[in-house]
Amino acid sequence: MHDNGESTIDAGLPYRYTAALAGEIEQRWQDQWDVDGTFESPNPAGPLADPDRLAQLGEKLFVLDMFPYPSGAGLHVGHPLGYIGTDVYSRFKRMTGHNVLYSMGFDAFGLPAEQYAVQTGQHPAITTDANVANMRRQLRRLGLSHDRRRSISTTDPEYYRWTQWIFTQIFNSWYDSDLERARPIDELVAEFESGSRQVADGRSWSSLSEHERRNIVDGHRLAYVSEAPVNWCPGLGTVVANEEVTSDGRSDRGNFPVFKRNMRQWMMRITAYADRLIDDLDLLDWSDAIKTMQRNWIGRSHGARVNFASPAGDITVFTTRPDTLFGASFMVLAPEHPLVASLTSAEQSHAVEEYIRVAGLRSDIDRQDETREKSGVFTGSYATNPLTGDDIPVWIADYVLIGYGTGAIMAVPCGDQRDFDFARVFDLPIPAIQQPPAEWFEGHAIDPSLDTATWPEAFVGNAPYVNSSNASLSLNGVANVADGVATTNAWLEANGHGEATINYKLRDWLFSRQRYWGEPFPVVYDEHGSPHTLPDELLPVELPETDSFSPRTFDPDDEHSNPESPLDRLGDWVEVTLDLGDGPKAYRRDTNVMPQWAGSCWYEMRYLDPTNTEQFVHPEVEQYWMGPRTDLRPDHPGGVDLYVGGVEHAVLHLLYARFWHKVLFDLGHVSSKEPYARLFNQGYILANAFKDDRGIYVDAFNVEERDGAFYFDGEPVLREWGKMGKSLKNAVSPDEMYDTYGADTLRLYEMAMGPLDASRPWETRDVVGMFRFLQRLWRTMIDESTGGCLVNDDPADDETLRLLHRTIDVVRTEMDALRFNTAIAKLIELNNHVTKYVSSSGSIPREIAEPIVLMVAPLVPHVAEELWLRLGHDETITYVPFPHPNAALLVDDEVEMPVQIRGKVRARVMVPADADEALITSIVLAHPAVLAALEGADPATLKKVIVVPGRMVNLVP
RNA sequence: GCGGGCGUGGCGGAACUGGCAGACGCGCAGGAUUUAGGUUCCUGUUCUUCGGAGUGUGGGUUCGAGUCCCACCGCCCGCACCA
Repeated sequence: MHDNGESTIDAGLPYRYTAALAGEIEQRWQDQWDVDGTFESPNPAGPLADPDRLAQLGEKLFVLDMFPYPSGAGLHVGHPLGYIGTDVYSRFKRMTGHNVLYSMGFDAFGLPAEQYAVQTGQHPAITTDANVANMRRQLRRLGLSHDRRRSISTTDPEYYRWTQWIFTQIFNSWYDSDLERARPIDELVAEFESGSRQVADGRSWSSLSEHERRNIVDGHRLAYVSEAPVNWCPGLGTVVANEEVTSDGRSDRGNFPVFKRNMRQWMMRITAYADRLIDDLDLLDWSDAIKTMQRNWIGRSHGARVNFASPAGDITVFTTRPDTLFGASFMVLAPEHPLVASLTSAEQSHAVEEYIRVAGLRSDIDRQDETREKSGVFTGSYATNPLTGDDIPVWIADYVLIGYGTGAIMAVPCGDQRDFDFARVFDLPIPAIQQPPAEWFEGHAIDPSLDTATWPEAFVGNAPYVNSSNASLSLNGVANVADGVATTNAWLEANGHGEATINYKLRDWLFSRQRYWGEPFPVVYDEHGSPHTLPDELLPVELPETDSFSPRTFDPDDEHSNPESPLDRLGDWVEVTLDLGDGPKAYRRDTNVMPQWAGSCWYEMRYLDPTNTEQFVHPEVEQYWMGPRTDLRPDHPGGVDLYVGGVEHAVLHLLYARFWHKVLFDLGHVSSKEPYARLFNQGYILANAFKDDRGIYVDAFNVEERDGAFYFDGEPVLREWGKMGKSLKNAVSPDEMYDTYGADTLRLYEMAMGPLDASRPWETRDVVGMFRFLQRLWRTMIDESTGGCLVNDDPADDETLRLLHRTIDVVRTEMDALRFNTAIAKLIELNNHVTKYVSSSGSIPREIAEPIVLMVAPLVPHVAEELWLRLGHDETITYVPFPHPNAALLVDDEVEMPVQIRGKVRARVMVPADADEALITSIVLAHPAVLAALEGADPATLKKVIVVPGRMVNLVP
């Protein structure tokens, strides 16, 4: 272990910046900040209102970290990377005149907390509280400038009261697709009653029973109960959302198998918002990568729905290429398609049943293996191609998915590779309907021909149509797909065979979980089984106390097990008598809990007004912190000014939270239409992990390196990269860093090791570099043997002053752009210069020392506060204005210009900084070093002289 | 397969709209302090046969390319029979 110069104290330097001194300074200032409430930011209204203070501060800025989950293992040094970034930024912005809202709460409900509780036998409330307390301690020790009054936990009934309230708002709303927004459900009922809106099946509203009306209304709600295929995960004992299932058909948490099952569950009608969730991405300052992920997940595709007549009734397909209908030579249904049974002929029934049975056995990952040869079975029935009038065979095959589109396709083998492959395997006809260009044939080394038997693959793209006409429609001669699609769609609609439509991959959000540790639903069921939300005054519905919080889990592969919610067992809690307006009646509580994502769908707004007992957030407060910044740009959607977090929530939290926010916006509860205006994806801290020859991870801290190879206990081990964590046995705790160097050094190292958005490997041995920097910084201002301050009021020399102001200029720019690594490099350079100055003169001019302390303050706030104090100030450095560069000192009289000959630097010449091209040319061409470099070539006969003032000169002889 | 990103010293990484490649830090080497080691400080540190060469490879545009264009190789991420 390091001893950090403990002996240097013995050697007579009691005031050196050591880990011990750093620790003392840091904890003293952390206490002081708490006592003074240094980071408390004022609101314009509500319980935290302080209009006077607000008026003193400048423009508002809301900086947010992604809601952390309080893990039982405590933090490792990888966790706070983003937090340090937001803290440095927040502190910088306070010094540049902003009212910064910066806090942190805990997303403490959820599966891991419950699993941890089950493991330890402790109630999740107890373990969660302990974990939150430990995390608060570790974060406080980092010196994060959070407004502690605004810290929240999703598990606090005062918080989830509002989560439940928002649920009731969503439940009591419907989506008006004409107005393209959510509206209160009462307005829908009123429209039905007045007759301005018709019931879908044409019956009159007044003829319906109360129960029938109720079902119709419930079918419009944005939160609704439905019997639908869901993801059942026996290993977790709960259902999970589509977004929580990995591409290999397993659960995101725990990696258990997930099975598709029909079950009655709560759903959120996120699909109603599909278009706005895609379109409003354009308003967001997010990375293209994340936007693309959301677009892909929502999966909007434009096409047509087409009906094919069959003996079992119309088979509806979705296609993005209605223009290729003339080439549809067969149809394929998913094995699970509801019409399969009635389409199957007697002769084919055995084969079809067998195929369905085998397809059902196959796992999703198996079915998705593209390299597998196409399989399928003929049903024995034929459908009619509405354009050609031909009877075409109907097959079933597992390459058609029941969950996408209509679960049925028209197969156009000449224009779709999958259909082409299928047709080849089963020897089905492949009529050509486009004339591929000559290059396509050349590319495949075949002669141009419409005989598809010669084609190696389907042709996809723009090309003139052939064989594409009937009595009333002809595409022949049309040369591009867009025109073909438009013409065909018009024909389909005019002739009643289909219509243009938009299809989405996005499904509604499965919202209930059969667990204990989550928000209870504020819902009871009446004697008909209809759900009712509880009125506001009955919120929160508190999670009932119980010792049997453990959910029933099953053999992970037991597909036919059934979920059992822990709350189901609490009969006294479930059966309840309430007066919901019709007098006291018996109701049954909903025994599901909400998914972990519920609490994080709106938490940023509770930071704004955490103690408001009347509203989830005061409208004026929301408007102040999150309202649209139309002063910045006219289409600004509002929301958090800077949101920092990892990419892993691209289609989970970030999609759900946008959806909830839009509902709240539609209902008039918030002024912003998006929750997060700007998103910054931080990288991860990676660490070496080592595996022995059994493939088991070994303690990374006891691995020795010899000659480029690695050994554990004398045995060779293999090195690999991984995210830091307990499972890889490579986690470094921040506590170790606090003890060895102090929090300021840790902060500085994490910010200096690379750009914030890049992942980078942790190297404990590199940390010392930043510690040395702080030690040198301290030494330039504090006498290490006496503790005296070395600052004097003499003027600084010109060189140092110029370097200082160039540094200020760069550091301001870099910090504003979150490029802390380069800001730190400039500060080190400046300090290295000052160090030499101080070691020769024994003192430092105040006009140099103070700006340096101010510039490092956002990065290393504790040592900066301490130096600021020792420089004679008695106010916190937090709100002292960040230095401005003196423009006059940024320009030099003379600059060195490189002189290139044919692009290679051959000489350097000093020229006046404001010299124009002609002057530079004359100086350069007369300079002896240049003449020497020209090796006798005559300056007057140069082919080319390029002069970029202030940059370089390039000569071409 | 489709989409996106990235390849710079022994290592992490700098290099603004094309204009001095390798800032800053680690490590390493030498030196100072020290009984010694460690700590701390100072100097040096891309490679080199000392001519030069050099930003994954090959080509191109340009007076000039890490930066722009084309092809390829490698790594990472997302999606994946999405009709």
